[in-house]
Amino acid sequence: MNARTPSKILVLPALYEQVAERLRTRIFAHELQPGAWIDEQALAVEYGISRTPLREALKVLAAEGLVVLKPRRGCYVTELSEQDIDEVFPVMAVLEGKVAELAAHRITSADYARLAAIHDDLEKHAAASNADRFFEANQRFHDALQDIAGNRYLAQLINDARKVIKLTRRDSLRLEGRLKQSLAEHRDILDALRDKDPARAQRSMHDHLMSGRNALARLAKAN
Amino acid sequence: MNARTPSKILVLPALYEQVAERLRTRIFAHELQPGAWIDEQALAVEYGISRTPLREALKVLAAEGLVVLKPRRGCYVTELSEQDIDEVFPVMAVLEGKVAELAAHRITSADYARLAAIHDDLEKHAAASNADRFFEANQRFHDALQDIAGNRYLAQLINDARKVIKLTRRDSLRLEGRLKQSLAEHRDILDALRDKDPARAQRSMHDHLMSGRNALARLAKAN
DNA sequence: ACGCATGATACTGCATCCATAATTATGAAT
DNA sequence: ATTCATAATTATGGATGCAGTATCATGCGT
Repeated sequence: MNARTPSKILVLPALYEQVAERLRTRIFAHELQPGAWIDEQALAVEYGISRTPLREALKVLAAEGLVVLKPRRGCYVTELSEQDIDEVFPVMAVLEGKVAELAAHRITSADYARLAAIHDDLEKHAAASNADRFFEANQRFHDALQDIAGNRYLAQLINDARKVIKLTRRDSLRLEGRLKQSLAEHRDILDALRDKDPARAQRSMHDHLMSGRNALARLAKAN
Repeated sequence: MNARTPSKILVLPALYEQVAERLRTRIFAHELQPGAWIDEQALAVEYGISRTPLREALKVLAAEGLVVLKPRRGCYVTELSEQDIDEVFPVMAVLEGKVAELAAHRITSADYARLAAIHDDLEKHAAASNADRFFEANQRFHDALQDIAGNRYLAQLINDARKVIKLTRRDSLRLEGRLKQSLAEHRDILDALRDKDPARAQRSMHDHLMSGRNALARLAKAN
């Protein structure tokens, strides 16, 4: 059921998986922009492979929602409408909220120490107004929480949703004051976890995500 | 972003999609049992197609979690462990709960009438102890609610989760007394919707799903 | 008799090839 | 000049072929 298989370390990933990963990277880097047509032949030549594994990779990306396959008309990078974003974020908020709730139930003092260390990093990067490093530490925080929550299916859905959100070119962390605000929200979540208060952890995390969506909306207006 | 394209009615689905659908049907019918190896060649011959579209279909099913692809070792129907079920149901409960919450916000009297009609069907089939028809009406109830909630991304995740759950051979509705219990839970949800009480709708739906998981667990013990 | 090595078989994964549909370019007619 | 029809080009979707690897069977050695 889950992707991680112990023996997988030895077996190198199938070519179509490698290709999918390379394409994901290019899509997230917005080198392949939303709406852009994906030229199978050109990519096959560039990667030095045939179209077969490339097409299989595109099927995978389509399932993830990163591209859309138009029958007989080719493959295009997904364009997120404002409505799409308004649909994804509430779902993301609910899922991440559940993660926080589960984590609050299961968290140990060692887990808390790990999270607190990551939070220290967040504080440092926020103080330095380094959005990139803040983003990276933020990711680690949420990943660590998923580990503690211990629900792989939930984690998978969240990671898929995150991929979709990444299609947006906008980065809310760059918004004036958002870094500090995000930090304060993380503080809230952390405190709820310290107190092992699932309901509060759930609520804090949910609101944190919706706050992120609002920041994104403000950013859209600013542009 | 979403799969439904208006023009899709004219364009017949790609072959790999048709194949994926046929395979889904066979998997849900447990004709292809969990753990069973999927013989690409044999299926290609049976369907009168080449292995290429078949392999593409398997990639799609793998993304849905219905099969697992073991590199160089072929494709197998997913086996759900008890732990897997324990991970999927809480997520399902949270997602369906969100649907109920959103629906309670947006529901109109016409919507409510539609739901009430479906609930009447549920009552009829419960009285007749007809689990099959109850199941079908139950599906309609949840689908209608998704429509009212109006979040396609949410609906998609739920439908994917439903597919995964369908891998289980067990049917909780066949459990003694479960039909009546399920009906009562639906009654609760419906009342919350009538009162346009999002919090209560959310809670009722969440508990309804977890109650379904418990029924499944009782069924497992009975066997 | 049992375990291990070696060879045969079969399947997966990728490349190549071909048919068909879509798009673009060209030309004719109004 | 613009629009429509038609032809040429190009890209997608599917079929076929082939190389590499995993599995299974057979036989040898202990």
